[in-house]
Amino acid sequence: MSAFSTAATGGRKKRGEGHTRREEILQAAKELFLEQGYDSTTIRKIADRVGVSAPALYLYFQDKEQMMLALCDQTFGHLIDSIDEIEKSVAEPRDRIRQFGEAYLRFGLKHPDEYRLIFLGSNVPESVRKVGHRMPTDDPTRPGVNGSIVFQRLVSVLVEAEASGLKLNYPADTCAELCWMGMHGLASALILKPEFPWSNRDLLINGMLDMVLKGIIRDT
Amino acid sequence: MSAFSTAATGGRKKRGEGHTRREEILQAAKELFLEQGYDSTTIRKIADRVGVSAPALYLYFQDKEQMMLALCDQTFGHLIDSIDEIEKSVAEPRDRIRQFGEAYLRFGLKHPDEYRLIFLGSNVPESVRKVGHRMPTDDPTRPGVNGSIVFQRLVSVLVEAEASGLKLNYPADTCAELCWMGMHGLASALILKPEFPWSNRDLLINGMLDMVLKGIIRDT
DNA sequence: AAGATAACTTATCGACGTTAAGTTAACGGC
DNA sequence: GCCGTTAACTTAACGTCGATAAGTTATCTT
Repeated sequence: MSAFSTAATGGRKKRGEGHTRREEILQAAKELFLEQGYDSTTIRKIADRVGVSAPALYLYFQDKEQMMLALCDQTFGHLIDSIDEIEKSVAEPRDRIRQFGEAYLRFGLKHPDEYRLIFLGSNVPESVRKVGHRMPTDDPTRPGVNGSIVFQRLVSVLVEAEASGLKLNYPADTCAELCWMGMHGLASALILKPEFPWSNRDLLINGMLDMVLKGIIRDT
Repeated sequence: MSAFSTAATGGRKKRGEGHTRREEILQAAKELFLEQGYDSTTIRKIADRVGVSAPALYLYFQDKEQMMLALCDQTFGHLIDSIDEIEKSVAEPRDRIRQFGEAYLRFGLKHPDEYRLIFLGSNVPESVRKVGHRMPTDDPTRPGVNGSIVFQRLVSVLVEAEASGLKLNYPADTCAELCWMGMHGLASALILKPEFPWSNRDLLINGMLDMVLKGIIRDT
């Protein structure tokens, strides 16, 4: 009697249904990565949870790293969704920028383990850690590019804000970089050290958002 | 004929000179960690470079992790030194804070690999990644506490600045946290992605310093 | 019924961190 | 000068890891 999981379905798949096995593997891998981290999640543990032998995973993934990359893309897809929502519903440039930062932070706080795995590199290979800030020129067909799309969106928001009359202290791309650096610093600190005696969590969040906006938007 | 290194010294140590072997191991481990990262640096590679067998390392270190922690403390010692220098030579509060941030950044850019290993967790165990932001209450006698001392110093600088009349937007500890978050965001971005088409490196550095100071120091 | 082949398993590889147990060489005391 | 003690090592081995090779089973097509 093996471990229960939403991923396990029992016996051998019928022909042409291998893709469902692939999804089961991803589900089990995600559970284990979040429960135990990257290193402790072994190929054999994933296989056990799915209910197949370890080498069976290599029918669906090139290696362990590709499983992680697939999960990263999946998770970042959710962040991109909430960004879309903001762009639709918020028009005022300042609010957009602030809510964009808030969405990024909310995403991090809502998925702390994924964020840790992706941005804080909990023992993941270098290629996985780069998913969150991949170069724009990278091949968009390979897995792990959703992370860079998020940054591109921030640049777009700032460019549009500038076009609609907002004065920035620096070029839009510089401002986007400064904004991301600040929000990432905040998110990583709160996530990595939830037990740290932070002075005041809400004060930090609003302080950082104020700091970023003050830093990139010209005083009027 | 084994690989050359500043660490290798040839034959067996005389009695009572085991501590020199310990330093050779640290030197070799540092070289290899920086050249190849944590995971790729195996016990056997370190031992080869030193010129001893792999188990010999366990005479001087409990495990691989303790080697890394010892190196972290050593490296952070250098940052603490430069902080001391600033506190001695710079009196004006604003300058002190700015130079403190600059020193942190300079440290990161000068030792990008150490910074990566310590703060960006290049596959190091969790305990090592925590060295850079360990809780103040942790046992100060165990290895890996130098990192937290740096943060304590920043708080002190801000408290003294406040005492000497500077007005802060938030309590000193909150300001210290915001400052660290910003500088860490900057450092990690520049270090982790040196090949990224950053808009302008100097602009980013000065932009972040301005942003942080504007964010924590009340307008006059 | 008979291939063809998707979906698997068993066996195995080399490398890893680490431990156990044995060996060698340098020293103080006689 | 030899001797016991013990610091400073070595060789051998264990269990686990990610990954591969080669063989097996079951489902589908014809």
